[in-house]
Amino acid sequence: MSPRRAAAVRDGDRSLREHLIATAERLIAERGTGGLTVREIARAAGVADGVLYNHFADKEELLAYALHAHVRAAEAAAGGPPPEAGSGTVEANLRAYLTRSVALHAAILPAFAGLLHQPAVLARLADLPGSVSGRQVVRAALTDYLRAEQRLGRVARRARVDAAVTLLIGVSHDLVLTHLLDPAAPAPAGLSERDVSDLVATVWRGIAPTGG
Amino acid sequence: MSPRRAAAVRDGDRSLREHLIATAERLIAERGTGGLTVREIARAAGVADGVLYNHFADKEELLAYALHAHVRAAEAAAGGPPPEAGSGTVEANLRAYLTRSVALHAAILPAFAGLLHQPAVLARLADLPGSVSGRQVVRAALTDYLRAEQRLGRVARRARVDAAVTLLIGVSHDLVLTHLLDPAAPAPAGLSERDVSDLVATVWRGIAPTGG
DNA sequence: TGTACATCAGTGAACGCGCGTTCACTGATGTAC
DNA sequence: TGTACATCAGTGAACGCGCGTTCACTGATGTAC
Repeated sequence: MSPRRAAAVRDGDRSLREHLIATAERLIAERGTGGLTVREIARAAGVADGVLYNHFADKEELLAYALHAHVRAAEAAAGGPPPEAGSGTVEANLRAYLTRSVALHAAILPAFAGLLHQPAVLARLADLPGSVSGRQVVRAALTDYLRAEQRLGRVARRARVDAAVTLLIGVSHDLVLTHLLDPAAPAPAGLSERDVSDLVATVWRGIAPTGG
Repeated sequence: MSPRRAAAVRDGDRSLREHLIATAERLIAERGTGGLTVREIARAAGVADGVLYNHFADKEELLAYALHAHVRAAEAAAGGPPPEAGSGTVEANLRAYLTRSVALHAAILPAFAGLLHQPAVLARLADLPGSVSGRQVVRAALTDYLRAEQRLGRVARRARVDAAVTLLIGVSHDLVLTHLLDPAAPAPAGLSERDVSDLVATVWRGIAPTGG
């Protein structure tokens, strides 16, 4: 009861299902989901066109799993654990959060951009066990961090934490979208330390304790 | 030398070319560019499928003109002229700019989202005479405004104007994208006055003159 | 003024193509004897 | 141990569909006489 395996996975311990998800994930990372076809995925995976239907209900299900893996990988690639409240200075910590956020959005947004008018895939992604959007994770982490600093007295009690978070996350969207809409514009990865400092300094002045 | 006109424009003074652009513009405003077909446009316009090729080189050219019109209309709908430097208070003026920016992005971004992996249409749009991206217009206007206030001494000389502009424009991207990716999230139009106040107050504290 | 003809924008069926998906067939492996 | 058979994941040609685009034809209008 062990029929032949596909040539592409014959020498590994990875199932064909995992191989297909990993291949789709790589293609999504390289070029986003826009215009990605099942033939392209199959050819890149080195398997027959139709075999994916032995492992997934349809293309959308495969894409949902691949997107899930891509988001997870992007989170891991964004670096180690974010700064903890109370450590270093708040301003330096915010710079670290902003840098991480930009990197994460640069990896994730192009992948989601091709699905904006295919809500079915996004819905399937949301239904995956342990699913996360990546964006929500960043927002929640930054909000938790600033609230903790607020409790420590390192952020003004009257500061609008939600507003500050929206401003900082918005920067990531701005940079990535601008580059997507006009490839001649600077890439998000090209955000200089000077730019990060200026952005964070402006927000920091808006939420720092009075006289701090 | 006046062959028959299409039934759809027989009783108006609008050319078929203008009628097609206006129809495509309306469809883009209603549902964005994603999945929009030439048959859908022709049916909505009440003309034959093939007639658009008498007036445009191809679908992309029609879409470029329709997008151009859509951006222009969105700019017009965003309201009258923005506040001038020196009038009212800077904070109130920034609230007006932010509200306009969110409205404009809510109208424009869904239209562009469907074209992110079709750079050819975006390139054609950029080649149109008098073309504007809408986004650049908002950014330039806000930057000019803040620099003018800075010269008037109503914004700190050391304030990072470019950073403040990126923060405020980024908010629009954040709101619109979040809603596009998760229709259950609040619509950009639902941004409350309280939210606007909090966001602007945070940025304003970051760029206000010392002791102002 | 009336009639035959030329013009050409508009029409819509049809084309070629690429897509997601299906399914009759292949062949490597495990089992029966 | 050796041979015939059953299993079923993998294969890839083929299907149906919708897309952008084409082109032979239509018919309302202007012109010639």
